[in-house]
Amino acid sequence: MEIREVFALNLKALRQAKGMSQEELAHLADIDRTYISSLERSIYNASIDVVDRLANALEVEAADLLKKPAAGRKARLAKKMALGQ
Amino acid sequence: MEIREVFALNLKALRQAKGMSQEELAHLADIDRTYISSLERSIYNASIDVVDRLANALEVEAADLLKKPAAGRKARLAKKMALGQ
DNA sequence: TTGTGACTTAGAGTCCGTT
DNA sequence: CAACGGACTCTAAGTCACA
Repeated sequence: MEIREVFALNLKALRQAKGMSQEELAHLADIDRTYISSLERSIYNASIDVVDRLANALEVEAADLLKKPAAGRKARLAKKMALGQ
Repeated sequence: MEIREVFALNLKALRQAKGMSQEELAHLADIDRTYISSLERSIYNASIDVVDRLANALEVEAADLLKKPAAGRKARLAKKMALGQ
């Protein structure tokens, strides 16, 4: 799975979780409306600056937008083990 | 603190932690040595594709390279609480 | 081993639309 | 409200010579 797809999915999921339209998010992050649409369809490799601005608008960490969606029991265990390091 | 600085610091720190030279990392990630040098000096806003390639070469998650360096006891507690969600 | 300037080009990012 | 197109600008991406 390409990193841009991970980012696209996280972006769309988080935006919808906040009940925001692409246009509202675009305005908050000061990014073009059509560009956000493109990002959610994995058209472009966003720069980390854009990732950061979107993260701020969505009130999350920039790193959260690049995290691979790993849910379930196994993933939680892996997370716990990562902490133990 | 700009996101590109966070990235630059994480990149340099992780690379040195692995005992790698810029040239070695460049070869592993298939990126030019001088470009890695530029990234470590916060010259560019890297794309998430580059971040991902460097993360793979350093054997970490792409998200880890964008994490703000928050070490110490307080940070670990915060991490634990984040897990509790 | 790394920093830096000069350079080219591919693609990120913007702005106008229509469907 | 979102997908999608064309045309544009600017910067990241990538290479090289040299300190």
